[in-house]
Amino acid sequence: MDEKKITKHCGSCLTNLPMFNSLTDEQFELINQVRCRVKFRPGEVIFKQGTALTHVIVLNEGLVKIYLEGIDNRNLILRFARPLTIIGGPGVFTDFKNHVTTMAVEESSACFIDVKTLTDLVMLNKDFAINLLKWVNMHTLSNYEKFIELTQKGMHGRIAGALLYLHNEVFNEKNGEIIIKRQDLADLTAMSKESAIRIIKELKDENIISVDGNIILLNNIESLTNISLRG
Amino acid sequence: MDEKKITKHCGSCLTNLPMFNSLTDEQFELINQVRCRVKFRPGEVIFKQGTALTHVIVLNEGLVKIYLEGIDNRNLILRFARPLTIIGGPGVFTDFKNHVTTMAVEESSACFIDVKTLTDLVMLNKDFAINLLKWVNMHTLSNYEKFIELTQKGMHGRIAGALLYLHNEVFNEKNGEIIIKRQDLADLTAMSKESAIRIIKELKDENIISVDGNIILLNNIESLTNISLRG
DNA sequence: TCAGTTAATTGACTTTTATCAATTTAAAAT
DNA sequence: ATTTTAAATTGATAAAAGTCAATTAACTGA
Repeated sequence: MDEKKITKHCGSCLTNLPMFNSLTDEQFELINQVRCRVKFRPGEVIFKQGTALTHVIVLNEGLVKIYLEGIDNRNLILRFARPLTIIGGPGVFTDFKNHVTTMAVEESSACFIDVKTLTDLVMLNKDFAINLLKWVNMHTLSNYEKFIELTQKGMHGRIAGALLYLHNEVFNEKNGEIIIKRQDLADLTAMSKESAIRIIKELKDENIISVDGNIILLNNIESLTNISLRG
Repeated sequence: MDEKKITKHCGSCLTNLPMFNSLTDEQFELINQVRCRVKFRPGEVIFKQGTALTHVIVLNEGLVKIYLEGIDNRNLILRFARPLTIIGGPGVFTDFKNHVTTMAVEESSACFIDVKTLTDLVMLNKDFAINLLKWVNMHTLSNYEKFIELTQKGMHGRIAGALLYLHNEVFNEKNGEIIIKRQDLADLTAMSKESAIRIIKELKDENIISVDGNIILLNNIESLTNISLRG
């Protein structure tokens, strides 16, 4: 490795990350020296629930899903993540275990940063500490919304909500396409695959969405919003 | 107020809090000067979801419930809290709004600390920052368990899990009594009050628990554990 | 291209859970 | 003690959601 001199850039990765804005060149160099970039193909596990949490990643390219492995092989997808975000988990600073599984959905690449370095940065840089607290609390906010979504809405509302989430926060593409497997949609909304299929079909029959295999287009966002709100 | 000189103790409150162990006398004094103790009667709201988050509290005495106000006046209880814990919320460091409601269940008292002081302490003391991150992540861990609990277990499993939670983590009393309203039990397990009542009755009929009004005794913890695990 | 595997679909059926309405009981206030 | 109010209970019913089994379609690797 003769890139020890590279500062504030490695590919398009770390510099663009708001989280790291507060770091000095010297502090940034700490990350730069330990980081280690790896590629993953769709379906490959990046972090496995239950294993030791030794690193966090900054996702560079691709798309990953972050999910809880629950009872009887049922999964609950907490969220999808796109570049450029830090992906760690609540094991950081606590028991240093992975409490979620992170899996590549599209071909992805990520830089690994060991938690020791992350801890050092929190100790060295007050603003980074606050940013990290902010980051964690923002996720807690999302989790709170998800609690209501999953426990107080019927299946139609949950699917509508999930589609809007995917459209607005995961697949921000010009063509508006969402690409997702039925099972993932079920895991995202805590229902059976068959139920997810049936509701997708209903929405398609009502022309609220268009479906072509795993590609979904939202034709009527207003209607979906209403369904999502009604529950 | 002529208690500016009091350091490291105010009642039994702040010194006993592991979170504050890392503070220097000087830093502790910052809290001590701004804190402000208030009593609450059962049913009184301490923080109301939707309002500005200007303070966090350290609970001194009593019992509070922390819940999300969801759809159609339905609440979801996230957790109960006993002394001596900090109660804030994910609005700290983000949008500084309350995203949960905190209500006294028993007569309670709490010291208010403004978020500015809390922020100063994070900036002043690295260990306090790490402790706070740890605290927040521990709650995320609990939330993850709750996701599985609520989305992958049937009503019997949820009630059993809730009773074990109340027994082990909320009412650690020698007599083993749990005191809770049916509605709160329903709000804790995301089901209707009627369903909660029916399951409590079943458990009573099978002698797994004893019930006298709002007082519940766990007669067979092993059995409850099995029910909780089975889902 | 073809076999082999995985994902998606569908219908029938069962189970789970909520809702509604009517009482009954318990708790608080005067 | 008595009125008033809130909480708990019960049964009947409907709605929601899962399961199972059988196909069909789509995708993958020789």
